[in-house]
Amino acid sequence: MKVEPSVIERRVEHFKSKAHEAGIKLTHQRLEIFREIASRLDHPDAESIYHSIRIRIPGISLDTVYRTLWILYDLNLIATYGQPRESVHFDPNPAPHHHYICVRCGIIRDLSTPEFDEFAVSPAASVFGSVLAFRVELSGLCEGCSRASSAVAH
Amino acid sequence: MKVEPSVIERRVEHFKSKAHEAGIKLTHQRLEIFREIASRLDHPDAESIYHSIRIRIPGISLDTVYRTLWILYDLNLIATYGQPRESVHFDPNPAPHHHYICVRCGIIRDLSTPEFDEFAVSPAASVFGSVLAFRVELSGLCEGCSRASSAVAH
DNA sequence: CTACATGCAAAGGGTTTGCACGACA
DNA sequence: TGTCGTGCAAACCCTTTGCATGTAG
Repeated sequence: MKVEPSVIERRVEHFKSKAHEAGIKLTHQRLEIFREIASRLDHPDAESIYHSIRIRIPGISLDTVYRTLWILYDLNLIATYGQPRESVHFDPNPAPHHHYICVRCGIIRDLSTPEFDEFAVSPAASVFGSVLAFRVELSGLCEGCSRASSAVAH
Repeated sequence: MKVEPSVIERRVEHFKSKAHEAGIKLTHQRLEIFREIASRLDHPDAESIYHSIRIRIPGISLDTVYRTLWILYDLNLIATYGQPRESVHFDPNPAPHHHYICVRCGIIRDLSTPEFDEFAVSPAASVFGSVLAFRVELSGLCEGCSRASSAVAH
């Protein structure tokens, strides 16, 4: 299972036009970093991309990889899985459950919604392997932050 | 919305018996750290707990908070939200979608399961505020790792 | 009394930044 | 040619660890 070369090239062309639009220079490094992530089905971290790129551009530095990935993120060409520099949060409840997170204040609250659990056995899920756990994470503006916003609006 | 004092005390007693069982010493610091996390509905990080505890135990150090939290985790008294020291993973697909993660090798793959979309309109979800986005994360043993395990078994 | 827990400070690992040099447009 | 990007090294932040002292059992 690999990404089709034609798909990769289409993505690269998309990057080129987006970069042009944004006034971002198309350096050799940026093109290779984009080509690398566009051709992968896993979700690599910066270090993994760095090692792959080094084969083609031996002198490249890790910080250029980071800088480029955040540029691609800002251009909405890639997404992130996991937040940068986030500390571990501890949950008083050790039983499996789901969460609600406020996009503004970051508060995390427990969600007890048993109806989610029936989706754990979804056949689509087992494409890649066995399913041992299942987490749903909802995000939005919490009531407190929502009130704060509307107060400002007055 | 707060945790009932009786619930907190029941949890503290549970901790005491678990600690005794495990041969873990019940220090003042450990009891206060446990009481703090047991009485909270949010999911604090170590620093947040540290600041609350310092009011009661001014001389406590942050590393004791960390060490205690991981002990509580090992005793299955608390859980974590987010993994410790995990690096950011970059996702070539910027559109909202879901993920499958292998618990052994850590590979992350995209899941396209439209049936998950009804979670967004679940009434249980809006208890805390508006729902703007949601993520489903399935985890298990991927096919590759599963094959590797059964090979060892022969 | 003795093993284990604590506090301190320093190290670790992933990520970011300041600066001078280098290269795209 | 001028501005922006790169590589290098050092800084940063959260977290962990080594070590001497303190304390629960």
